[in-house]
Formats: sequence, structure tokens, C-alpha cells
Amino acid sequence: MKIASFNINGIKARQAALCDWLDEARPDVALLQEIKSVDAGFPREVFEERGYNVETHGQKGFNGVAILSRLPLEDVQRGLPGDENDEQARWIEATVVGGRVAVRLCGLYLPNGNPAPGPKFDYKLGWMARLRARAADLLRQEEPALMAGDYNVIPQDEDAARPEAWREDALALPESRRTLREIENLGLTDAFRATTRGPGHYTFWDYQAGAWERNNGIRIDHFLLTPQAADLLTDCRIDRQARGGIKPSDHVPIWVELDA
DNA sequence: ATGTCGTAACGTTTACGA
Repeated sequence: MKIASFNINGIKARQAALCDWLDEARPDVALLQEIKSVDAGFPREVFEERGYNVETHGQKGFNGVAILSRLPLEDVQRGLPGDENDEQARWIEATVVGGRVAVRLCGLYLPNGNPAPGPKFDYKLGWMARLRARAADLLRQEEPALMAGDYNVIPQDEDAARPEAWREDALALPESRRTLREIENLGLTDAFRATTRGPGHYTFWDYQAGAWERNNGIRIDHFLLTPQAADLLTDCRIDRQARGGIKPSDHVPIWVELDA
């Protein structure tokens, strides 16, 4: 089962590029972030024509997440638990039933947090505390599950082409890194680091200042797997070439292959 | 060169978020 995550940065602007990538990569499931659309504005027919079931959790103008799945989705939940007053659409989860096992899929768009310090950084850390609680709940189930999406955290210096440029940024501040590490250390596996070591692997290149042409990227899109999902992991890759296409997102897809 | 995008709106331009 091939499961991908892709921050598309606006479905209206990215429909063509997303369809091209789906037709080529043919994931069974795609977890999408930053659809920047309300549910009613999401062009679901375009994906249904390609055989995908579509579940959205949208918001006007900003944020918004969705799941596309060729396999049936069950028990869809929208919104990260832990704050009834949080109106930002950053979390969707569902169970996908594969050939042998069911996998709980969580798609997330973690807050950027800049400028830091400030209320936006406080919101990021509060959101990560809720993410940690959800992760702990998932681990208690002792079943295959994963949390994937745009984490807006650069885990280590090796995950940035120019780490010194990110020292004061919410994506790399020690508190952001520490909190991500604490979540992983509950017992989750970073699927990319389980399969590939070393520097130079990125999932985001800024539109500004020729970041793509200079390969000035960062790795901020991640798959975290429960032990039962990690046991099924056979591959994890970043579709780097997507950044060089026509009207690309500033992120590229990352995907896992599970023997499920 | 505070450099680019995407979205929304009191829209032919500005504001915001990233």
C-alpha cells in the first residue's frame, strides 16, 4: 500500500500539477495539506474520476487538509482533539482497509509558528502538545497507524541546506525540535530516516531567492509510524522532481510503501 | 533586490500567511 503526503499549497492553483503527479505516482492514498479551500470548493469530482474516495476538512483561504484514497475509508475524524476552540483546519484521520490489515491514517498540517517568540509560536507549541497526546493514544492501541504531513519542523541541522539561516526560525528553534523529538521518542519511527541517512534530503524549497535552483531546501514533511506500522514499512521516498514541474507547490510529495 | 506565491476582497491593488 503506497501512502503519500503532499502539501499542495492551494488546490485551485495546483489541480493540474496534483493530477499529473497522481497519474504518474499512483498512490493508493494521498494525504493533502494546505488545500486552502472550503469543503464545497474542493474539486472532488476530478479525483473521484481517477478512482479516489475524497474526504476533506477545509477552511476558507488558509490551511485545510484532505484524504484521497482508492481504498475505502472508515471512521473519518476531523480536527485534532484537545481544544474545542481551535477553528483551524489542520487535522484529518481515517482508517484505510488494505488487503491484509487496516491502517489508521492521520494527515496533519502543523502550525508554522513564525514569528517566534509570539502568539503564533505559542499556538504551534500548544498544537504540538495536543499532537503528542494523540500520538500517545495511537500507541496505546498497538495497531498499525501513522501521522503524516507538513510538520513545519526541521528535525536536525542535516535536514537543512543552510542550517545557520534557520537558527532563529520557529521551524528549527530548540523548543520545536525538542517537542518533535519527544513525540518520536514515545515510540514512533521517522519512516524517511529508517530508510535513508545523511544530509541533502529536502521536501520544501522556498519560492523566493532561487531556493530551488540553489537547492536551498529543508526537510519538514514527515511520516511517523507506530511500531506495528513500522513493521510493515518497505520503502520511503521523496518525489523531488515534482518541484521542477510547471506551477509547482513549494513542497514535494513524500511517500511510504507498507506491506499491508 | 527584504527577491515569490496563493487566496481573499470595500479587487485593476493591497493584505496576509507562508
